[in-house]
This record gives sequence, C-alpha cells and structure tokens, in this order.
Amino acid sequence: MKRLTLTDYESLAELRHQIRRFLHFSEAAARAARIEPRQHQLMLAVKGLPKNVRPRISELAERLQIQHHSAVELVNRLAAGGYVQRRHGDDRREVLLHLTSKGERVLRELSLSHREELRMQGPALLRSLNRVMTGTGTKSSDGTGAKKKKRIQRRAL
Amino acid sequence: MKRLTLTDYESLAELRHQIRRFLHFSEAAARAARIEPRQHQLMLAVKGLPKNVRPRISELAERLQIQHHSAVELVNRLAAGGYVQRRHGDDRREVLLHLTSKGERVLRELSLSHREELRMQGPALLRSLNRVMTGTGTKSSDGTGAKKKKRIQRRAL
DNA sequence: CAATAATATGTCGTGGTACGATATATAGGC
DNA sequence: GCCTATATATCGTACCACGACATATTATTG
Repeated sequence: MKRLTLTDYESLAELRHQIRRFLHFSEAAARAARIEPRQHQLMLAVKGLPKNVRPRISELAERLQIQHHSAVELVNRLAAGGYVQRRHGDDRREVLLHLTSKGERVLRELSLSHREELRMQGPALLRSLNRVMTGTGTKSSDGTGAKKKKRIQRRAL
Repeated sequence: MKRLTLTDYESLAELRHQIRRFLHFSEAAARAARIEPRQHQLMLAVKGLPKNVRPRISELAERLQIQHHSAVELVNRLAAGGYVQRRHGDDRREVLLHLTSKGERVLRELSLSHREELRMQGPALLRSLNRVMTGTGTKSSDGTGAKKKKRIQRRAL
C-alpha cells in the first residue's frame, strides 16, 4: 500500500516515542552505573551470546549492528575501565572477549533494572508496534474515505 | 524477583539485537535519503504530533527524550537544509515548527519504507519483547538445561 | 509599574560513538 | 614461498547529546 494517512504518521511517531522512552531509561541507568550506554550494550551482547558462538569482535559488531572498528573502540574503553578482558582464540587473529567480575556485577544490576522496566513499560511498546503493523489508529479508522471521525482522548505521560 | 538466568541475559540481548536491527535499518534509510537519522526523527515527531499539541521545541524534545538544547541543534540543521521552518507562537518565546514541502516529501518516503520494514520485521521484535516480559526462553534444542518449557505464544492486542 | 522570578529558546565547549579509509597480523590455498 | 582472504586495529572526521551558561519574553509581586 502506497498511502499514508495522518494516523499512520502518528502511529510511527508514537512507536518511536516508546522506543526512545525505553532507550532513554537504559542510557540513564547505564550512566548511573558509571558506564556509557554503548559499552553496556556490548557487555550485554557478550553475556547474551549463545554458548556455541565465540565472543569475537566481529560477532559482537553484528549483534550491535555497527562496523567492526566501532566495536573495537568500545572494547578499548571497556578494557581500559576493567570491565572486559581480551584473549586470543586458536586462530590467533581472533580476539575473544570475557567479562571481568566487575563487568559481571555492573551488567547484572543493569539487567535486573531493565527487566523490571520492560515489564512495566513493555505493554505500551507492544501496543504501539501493533498499531503500526496493523494500521489500527487511536483516532479514525482509515482516513482514506474521510468518514465520520471519532475522537478518542489520547493519554499524555 | 532478583534472579537472572543465562536465558534472561540471552533474552535481553536478543531484544536489543532486534531493536538495533530496526534502528540500523532506519539510520541507513535516512542517510540514503540524504538526511541524518536524528533529524529524520524530529521531522516525524513534528508530523506525528496530535493536532491539539503545538510543535514547540520543548514538546519535541520530550517526544525524542532529549534535552531542549539538543532539539535546538537538530532544528538548526533541519532549517539550514530547508526541511523545516521556524515560526513564532502568540507567546513570542515559543518557536513553532513546520515542515517545508521538501521536508514533507522526504518524510513521506521514509515513512513508507519504515512501515514496510516494520510489517516484515515487527513480529520478530514482538516475540523478543514478549520473551523478556514473560521470562520464556528459546532454548529447547541446545541440550543444556533441557527442561520442560512451555511456549507461551502471545499475540498482544 | 519597576523589580524579580519563571519560562522558552539559544550558544559554547566537551566527550562518546559511528563511519570511511587505511594499516597490520595471521591463516589458507596453490 | 607467494598471494589472497580474514580479523582486528588506527586515524581523522562528523553527528549528536550533554552541562553550564546566556538571552528573550512573559508572569508575578510588592
């Protein structure tokens, strides 16, 4: 379908608002734990990697959807802060990452608060995503026919 | 609950991977349309604002979850590029934003491709969010910790 | 109605992060 | 051994977000 109604824009904007709300929570939580947001994300990616996958630089870059050299920079800072260690694989080109106990501790605290936050705010995020996907609006139904419009009060936060 | 299993970390990491996949798509689409990702987000926020809300700087900053002066910088760049115009409200402290036809055109194209992408990849995002919220894991063929796990297939809304 | 406080926007300097271009180290194929 | 592919690292640049501070306008108050 090649048509966009005002409601479509509102749905997309609302979804981004919900995503940003979560990300902003996450950024603030990371900084409160004395770590930069992206570095937190890399630690989580290391810890959350399936066990049969080696925690290599390029593997993590894919998980974070960044270029490998951006991952290198994150690892530099994390290693400097004592959150991760570099080791070598059998293939000595590879660098394998391991969390230090300091890294484990910080990640654990952050993961707990993130799970909590997602259980609270996740439903709103689900709703806004479903609205974008199904084209269901909070106001009028479609807009193309410009039929009678029913206004529904929108909840501010 | 104060306990985190390996599966919890994997679920959180997988959710972030899905979110990053979408955001990475969005960033690439914006750059392909010759606009910076955050500037695109601000345009969407302007267009997607409920009609009874004035498109002020601080209103948009709240929608994007950034400080007001960060929004000012985005608007500076957008205005310099001819994507938005500044106007004044009755309260002459306020700056109200309007998309130019150029801004409308770019935003429309990006919104179409975003809706398309979300219809394709949205379900994977929904699943990973539901897993974090319900504590349901994916591991069944891994062999490790192969207990009985009930898949809760939840189709929110 | 001037002084002051509150609100809205803007400026400046700094740091984190992402990128493209490029470099180095190791592995694998022939 | 030589050539190519792969994995990681370095360098310079740009975007963006922030804190601290500045300016403009409106509201309050005595």
